[in-house]
Amino acid sequence: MTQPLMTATQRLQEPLWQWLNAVPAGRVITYGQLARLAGYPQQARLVGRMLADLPPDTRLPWHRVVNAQGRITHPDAARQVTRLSDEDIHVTQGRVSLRHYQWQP
DNA sequence: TGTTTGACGGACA
DNA sequence: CTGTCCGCCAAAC
Repeated sequence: MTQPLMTATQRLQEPLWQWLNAVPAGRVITYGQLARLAGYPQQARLVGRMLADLPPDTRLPWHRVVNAQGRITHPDAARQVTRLSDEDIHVTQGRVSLRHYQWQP
């Protein structure tokens, strides 16, 4: 009954939510980093898609996810920047310094 | 069924 | 630094 034919996206979900939930306040993580940690390297795009499907009232720290260049690529950048600022993460020109804020498990 | 799109990433000019 | 190209894969056309 367990479906042997699950899509990568479906199998990516569980570990993805766990790793995302592990990112502490005041730190950020990249899409590709989450994909690798979840066991699906090269699947950064799927991570983005899954985050996009999260319910608006989710408790997961989706705002701590930026791209590999530290840029904010979320559709509602303003909302994300606000949340990052609330955690004392400095955002300039739509971008954060991975050098200073990237989380390393 | 073929093509385009997207909260991406890395290599390269 | 910027822009282009290609790999990646599921959803939307």
